Amino acid sequence: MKASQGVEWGLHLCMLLAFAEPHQTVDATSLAEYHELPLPYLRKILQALTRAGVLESVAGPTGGYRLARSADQITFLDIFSAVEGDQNAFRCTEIRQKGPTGLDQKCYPAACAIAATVWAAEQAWRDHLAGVSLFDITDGLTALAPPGQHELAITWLTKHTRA
Amino acid sequence: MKASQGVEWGLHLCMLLAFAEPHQTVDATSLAEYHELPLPYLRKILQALTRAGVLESVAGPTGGYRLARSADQITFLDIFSAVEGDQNAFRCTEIRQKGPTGLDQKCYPAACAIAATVWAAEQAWRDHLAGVSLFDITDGLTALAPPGQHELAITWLTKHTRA
DNA sequence: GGTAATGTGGATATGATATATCCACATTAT
DNA sequence: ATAATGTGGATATATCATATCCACATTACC
Ligand code: SF4
Ligand code: SF4
Repeated sequence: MKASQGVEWGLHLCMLLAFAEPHQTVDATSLAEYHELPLPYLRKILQALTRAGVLESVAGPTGGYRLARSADQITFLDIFSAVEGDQNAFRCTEIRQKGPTGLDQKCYPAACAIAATVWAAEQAWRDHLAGVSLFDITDGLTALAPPGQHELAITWLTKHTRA
Repeated sequence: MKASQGVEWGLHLCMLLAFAEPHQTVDATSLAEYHELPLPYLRKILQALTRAGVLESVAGPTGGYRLARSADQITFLDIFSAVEGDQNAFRCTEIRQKGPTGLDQKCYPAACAIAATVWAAEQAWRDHLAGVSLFDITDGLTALAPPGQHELAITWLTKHTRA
């Protein structure tokens, strides 16, 4: 089981944008350079985040991306779902209905105990991700002493944000 | 993010074997027929479960597979890890070290807060899977009235188990 | 001891999916 | 009008899951 690479990208992108001033945007080219990511594919991730309502896009010469709402209102689950979709990792193919002991389909009104257990575990995982917001992380970073990498990020932002 | 098909197979295989008497074995061909699965690939799953110590294999004409320990000692996590491996779903490629604000590698002694958060969520998922054993499921099934599909499974087992 | 039935492991083929790229078009500041 | 940007679709490539095959080891039975 593997999460797509775009999840890491999405989390970092949103973290960076969380340090920018509200309403200011950063264009895709600058974001790609910041993380040394392939621009064409990065655009796909940005579009997915926009469609999911995590980011806002602004077209035009001074356009770019910004958070769609405040950092404390964006959870890790929001970003994960935006990039990965919200399908369950465990997909049931109903093999219990196959083979010599298979019964008619109407005998299976609900998910079995096996699937219920695995899906409950996935829910526990989602609950954990939903409990952490971008603000929780940025707040933890800025509280650290001495100043770390995020200071460099903020300095970089002053040169790549637009009104 | 998708879990491999083999997880569903592995869970069902172990569930079925949990209904068999201890020490009795079921051969791979019968297991494949029971679930209508492709025999050659099913063997791979069985071998993975054996390597992981979930199943025991017996060679020879009356050989086959059986649980390596009692059903209450085999958790869903055991089966999942056996089939999927124990790598994290979220893989960090350290993109924070890249780009204009990247620092020397020795500046990153530990995982960042982003990775720590995601991995903690995965741990919550594992904890849940580790909390459910095969016995928990079979016990729940046999307690149900009226008798369900597992009765058919037990009958089938009487014809396909070996000493 | 010979034979047949079974499991094991490696190599390999196939298919699905993630990753990456490109292009025609819509939007908007200047 | 122009240029810079984001959007969406189509497509190529790489990677991995799925599926298959074969030579060999093990063991019950004759
Ligand atoms: S019995 Fe459960 S796990 Fe198996 S195929 Fe049906 S729903 Fe899925
Ligand atoms: S900052 Fe965190 S998530 Fe990003 S690459 Fe480093 S460890 Fe991974």
